[in-house]
Amino acid sequence: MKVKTRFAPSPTGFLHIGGARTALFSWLYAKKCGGEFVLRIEDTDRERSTEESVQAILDGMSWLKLDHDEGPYYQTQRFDRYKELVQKLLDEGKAYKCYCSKERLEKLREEQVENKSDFRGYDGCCRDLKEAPAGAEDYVIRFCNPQEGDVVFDDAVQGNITYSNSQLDDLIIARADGTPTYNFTVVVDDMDMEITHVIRGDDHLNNTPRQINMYEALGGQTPVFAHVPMIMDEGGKKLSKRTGASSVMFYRDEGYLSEAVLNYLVRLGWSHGDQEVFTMEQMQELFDIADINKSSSSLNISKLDWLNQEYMKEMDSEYVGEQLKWHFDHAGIDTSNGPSLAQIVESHCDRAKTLKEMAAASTFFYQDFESYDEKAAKKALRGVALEPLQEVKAACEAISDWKAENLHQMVEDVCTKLEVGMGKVGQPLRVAVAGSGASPSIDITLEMLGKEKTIARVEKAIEFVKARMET
RNA sequence: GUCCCCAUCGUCUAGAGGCCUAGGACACCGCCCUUUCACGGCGGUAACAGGGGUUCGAACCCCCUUGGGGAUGCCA
Repeated sequence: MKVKTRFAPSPTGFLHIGGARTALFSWLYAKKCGGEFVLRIEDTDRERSTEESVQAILDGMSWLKLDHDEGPYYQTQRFDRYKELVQKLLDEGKAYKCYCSKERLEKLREEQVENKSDFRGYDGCCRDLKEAPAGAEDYVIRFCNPQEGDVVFDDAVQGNITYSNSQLDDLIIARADGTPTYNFTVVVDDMDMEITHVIRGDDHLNNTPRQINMYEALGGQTPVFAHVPMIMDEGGKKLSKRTGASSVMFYRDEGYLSEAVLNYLVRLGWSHGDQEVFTMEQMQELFDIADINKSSSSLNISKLDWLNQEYMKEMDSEYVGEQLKWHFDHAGIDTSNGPSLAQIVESHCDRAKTLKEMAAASTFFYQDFESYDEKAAKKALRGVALEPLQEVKAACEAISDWKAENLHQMVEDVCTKLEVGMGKVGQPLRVAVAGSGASPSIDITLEMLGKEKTIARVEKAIEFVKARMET
């Protein structure tokens, strides 16, 4: 049978980093098996589902390049199908109408807590009702969960799991307004869409026995279940929607390459020996559900930083440059006049962990800066720098072929002429053109900046030094 | 309360009874390289949650404790 996996988020917020990982696992497994990956939007809760969230999820998936072979399906467009199957269960006596009021249910819950009852859930009050009680109008539909025996299943990640049916109550499959609920719709959809492997967060582990009972009631075959552990924040606590790092888009905004994020995520809860860096091809080939860890893992941004830099160094600089442009554009910086983005990537990939940092560190190529980095100016743009800067300016004006090797020679010549070391010339020059003490090697920096801007900035620095000497 | 799941360096993990005086990676700390910032190279600190079993032998198997997570919704 053809392997088919799915990612089925509910559109109640952005694409969560944990969701992204289960999506990645599902996607990888489908690819590995030559199967298909389905995207399904679980929007049965109309109160909380929003159009913006659907878009946010779609955007997140496309940023990660996790493309789907089928879908996106929307559960709100499949209500007829759910109704049909609810009716079928009703007809077969596998589901029933429950007229209990919310108040009664609330009271029941309170009593169970008070009595420290071992069982918490619906008491089956309406299960054997022959007809509607007098005066009762609203009703929900509940599934007749088997009352005896155990549900045993072999989870591909968690291993053998056993639940006692006595612990499971008759869950609601259709609300008073007739709309179906999650636990029912997943089963119907996974059956209809012929999903063979359900890879999802282990917060769904508890739903699985109920769902298996419904598969049986509907005459469907259960898929393989693989419940992957949750992802915790850096402190080992549950990721809240409020922590920025829980949204996939946070990573794009902070300057991570989607490839690095994927590589980071695949190693969270999964491993292949000691290997840390994987190409997409390797991931697809090597990934296996059997190698997923059972325990939850915490986010570690500094490891992502490292991976991101590895990717910035290894990937095609034209490509990385395109991603870098997004950050310049985002910051409102025009990069049309100055070095190519690929040049920036090549000269800065050793100096930045993220694209955002890279953009910040190379903005001076495209924009004049207002002021110098205070510390760097204090150290490098002192009176002793005046003569070297003046010499450099004169030497620059005399260069006709503005190439790194000539510029390197020029700096050396100035050093020789003034009988000083590299630091005495190079560093003031660097601060003069870059505005700070950090940049690629000085010859490359000058070449990329261009003759005109270099001379203008050296002049400006000379004025700065003079002004400073007067005070 | 009850049910289910989990437990190796700070973090991600290797480890499927002897190969483990527990390996790798990130981070951290040294040293080297270096005209800046970095990169790079070399080295170092650092873990089997605790207690009982089983076994000739346990990080690996079993039980208990502790700690974490999840469920117990007319949310998904």
